[in-house]
Amino acid sequence: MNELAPKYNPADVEDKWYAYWMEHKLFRSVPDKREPYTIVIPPPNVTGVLHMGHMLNNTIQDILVRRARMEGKNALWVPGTDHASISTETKVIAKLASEGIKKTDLTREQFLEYAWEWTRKHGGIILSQLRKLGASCDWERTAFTMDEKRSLSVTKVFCDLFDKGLIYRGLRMVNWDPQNRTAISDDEVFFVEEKTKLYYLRYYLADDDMTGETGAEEEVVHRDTDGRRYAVVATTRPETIMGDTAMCINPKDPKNAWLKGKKVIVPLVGRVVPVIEDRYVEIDFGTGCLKVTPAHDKNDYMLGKNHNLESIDIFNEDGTVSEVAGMYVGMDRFDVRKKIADDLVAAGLMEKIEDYDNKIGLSERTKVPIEPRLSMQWFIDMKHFASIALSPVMDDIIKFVPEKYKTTYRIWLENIQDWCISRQLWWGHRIPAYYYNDKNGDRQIVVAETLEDAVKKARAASGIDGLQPSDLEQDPDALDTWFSSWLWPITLFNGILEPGNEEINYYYPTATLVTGPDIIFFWVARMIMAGYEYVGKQPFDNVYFTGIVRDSIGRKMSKSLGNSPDPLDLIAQYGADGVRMGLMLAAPAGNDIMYDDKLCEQGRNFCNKIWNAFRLVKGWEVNHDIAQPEVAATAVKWFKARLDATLAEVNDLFSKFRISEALMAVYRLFWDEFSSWYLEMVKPGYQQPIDAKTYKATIEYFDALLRMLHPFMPFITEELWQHIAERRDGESIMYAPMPQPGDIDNDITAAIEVAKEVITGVRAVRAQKNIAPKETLELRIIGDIDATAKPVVAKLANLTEIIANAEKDAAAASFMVGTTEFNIPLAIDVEAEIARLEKEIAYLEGFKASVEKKLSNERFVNGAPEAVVNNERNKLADATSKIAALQATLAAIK
RNA sequence: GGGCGCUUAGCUCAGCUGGUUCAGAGCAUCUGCCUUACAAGCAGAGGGUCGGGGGUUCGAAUCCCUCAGCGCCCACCA
Repeated sequence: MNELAPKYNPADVEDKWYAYWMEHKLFRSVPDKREPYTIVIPPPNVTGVLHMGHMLNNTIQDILVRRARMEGKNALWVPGTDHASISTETKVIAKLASEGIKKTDLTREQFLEYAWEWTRKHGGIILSQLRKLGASCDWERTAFTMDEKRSLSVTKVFCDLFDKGLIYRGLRMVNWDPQNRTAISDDEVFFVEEKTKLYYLRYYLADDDMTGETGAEEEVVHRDTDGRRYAVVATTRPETIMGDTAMCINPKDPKNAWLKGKKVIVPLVGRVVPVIEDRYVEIDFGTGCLKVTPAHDKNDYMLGKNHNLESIDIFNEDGTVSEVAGMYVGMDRFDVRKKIADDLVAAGLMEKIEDYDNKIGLSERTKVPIEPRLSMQWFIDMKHFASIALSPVMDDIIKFVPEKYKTTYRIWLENIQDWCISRQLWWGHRIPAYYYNDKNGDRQIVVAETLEDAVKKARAASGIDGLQPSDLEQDPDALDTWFSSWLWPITLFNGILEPGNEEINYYYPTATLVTGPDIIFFWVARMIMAGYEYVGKQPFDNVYFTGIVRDSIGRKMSKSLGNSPDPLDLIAQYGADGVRMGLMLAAPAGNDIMYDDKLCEQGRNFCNKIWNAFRLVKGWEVNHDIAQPEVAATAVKWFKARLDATLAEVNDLFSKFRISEALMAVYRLFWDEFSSWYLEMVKPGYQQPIDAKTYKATIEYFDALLRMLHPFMPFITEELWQHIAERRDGESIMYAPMPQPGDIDNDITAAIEVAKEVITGVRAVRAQKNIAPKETLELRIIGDIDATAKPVVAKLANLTEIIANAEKDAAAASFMVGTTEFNIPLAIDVEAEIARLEKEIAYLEGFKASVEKKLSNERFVNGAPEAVVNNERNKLADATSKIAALQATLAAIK
């Protein structure tokens, strides 16, 4: 009867429409008179591949952008990728290693050539995958954090901040990743629980005169069999003893008071170190004695500074023991731990070893335990930035969704640490700092955007006019990846190199940032800082935090668990629209989503429902000569009310970023109200034509529904829209205005709600009595219902006749809607009917009793608002009349 | 150790400025239907004392306290 397949086949349409959209540049945006709506993509790693997290994140962005576009805004979604310094460099090193090439054998230039080659080869895969999802990005604007504009911007900002005194270079305790041989920021360290050992080491007293305790009772003095005294230190890291330069006790610790002012001997090493006192030491932890290794522990470093201790760095960059240590040289730090423990035991210097649950810091990227290490690094002074970034979020100039992340954000800013921005890597933006020797041969530093500028600055500063470029040496370090990311919303519109240009003025601030809460500090907070510093305005008005995509039993999706489906496989299986819908069904903002293929199945099923509803409507033959049936006129009027109500609801939900609920509202409108009720109401008899008026209304409704669905399901809606709308080449549903709600007709809604209940009542009777839907019935109303509802009831319940104000027939099947009783003349099972009625009456009696109790409570009647009390009175009246009706029926049957 | 959040039907969640959206939605389940749009469907049905306990109130899923369990973030107990 018509040429459309009985099932929707996404593969037939998706690529076709994406190509059409591209061909007509429908995602393209340039500044114009319209209100802008801008989203910048959180740039995925350039060499990454699409995972479920990206799917969720980008589906949300696409929904927002497409909706804005249909609301008449100039919608722009800017795509791009991130160079991902550490991650990419790690991958390239691994690739080279597999070819037998070591990074250390290459020059910087050679290595970068390999890295670029790798980037060109794998770069952009993820962007092409996004097209499969239907992402409506303006691809002409595709950016890369290391392309020319972005790189020049990074350099300019570095120089600017340096000149402002907000960037400094200093010797600090940093988190050292011995595998990648680079410093990383505090935020790139994560902690894991590990079962380790707590080693108790003997530190003998130096120059022991075997006397001299203070004599206090609480004092704990250890003596060996020879009577020599020693202190016991508990440590998890015996391998660092070569770096010990003190032992520390709490000045208020009575049990160790005898150690005050003494010197102790570092076990095995033999170094004599002082006992210092500091309140930092916990009296009750271990023995209350702490070994101090200023070069390899943050706190010890702090102690060292306060007590002027020597700092001995005993490790090399790769975590092996250095020459300085004098022992175990060249061994790996963890091998040394085992070895040194054995040696301590052998030397009789190990008091005991206990099991211990320790938290150790790992590098986020390499998963290798970080080594606190003193080194020269570049930092940004964050106090300044924290002060400008807090209030916009707290005052909702930048709105966080969900709001709970405001607290997280505030606490982080209030405890902010300076940001270590230098990385000992090659892949990234090289730090624009240059070193040269001044007249005295002292090392000096200049920071400049170019080598030429650096030479000029160096000449001016040093007074050496003959200084040549070759006399300057650029800092070898690269910048933290996030140093380019934090400028992303600005650099995409060239707002650093060309402040105040047309694009930055038009598109910035962007509308909404969609990202995960895991990078709230790395990225979101820092973009806010950079936004205010460089544009003077917030980078975005809203931040929508997505959840983490988990599997159906709540585990994080990961490669190693193998529980992460390939998004492209899913698209092939369920269609892009089906997958998009599946993800959105379970994705309230900020909640993790429990992903299950069933969700995509539901999405696919919905596509099929839409498809088939369309097939039905498309198959109708229109006859302009027949009048519109009463039932159809009612249906048209009623659905308008439902549509208006849902449009209003969806608008409200979107304003609160409750996107999954908005989708569910449209889903129900389409499936329940439109397909199950409206289409059944207006559907002509088999092979009968439909009147023109109803047909026109139906097409209009279908059009409205497709528009409502388009942001969620772009492909199927575009495919069907071509059949519904008169479309010229180059036009698209994506520019069709989103329908807006009109005044909602509540009367018709109420009338049809009653009709639906009556129809359901009749159908239930059919189900109970095994009466086929085809078989016609007669309905008698003991009373009456709204006249507009009757034709609807007659058609959908397949009735020959509806008789109002009928006599109650005890022998008929009956049901109630509200307080009205309905009879269907049928032979009934008397026993079962009596039982049913009695059960119903018993329930109502109970209900009535509870309401009566409430109403007889004076404090309720006096205390509660009148409306509430009246409502209770109505409930009582309803229950009373229902009971009366049921009892009359019961009596008649008996 | 500190902070934030969660616990409502088998599952995923909404409702939480107390009372007509008050116990809801989708999925799943059960029963009957291959009824010419759709079995990836149609029609009907069942299912929760809103984590436990206590309090405030005429009235609590909703407010307060407390306990239990779960999750996340931050933190320098070696």
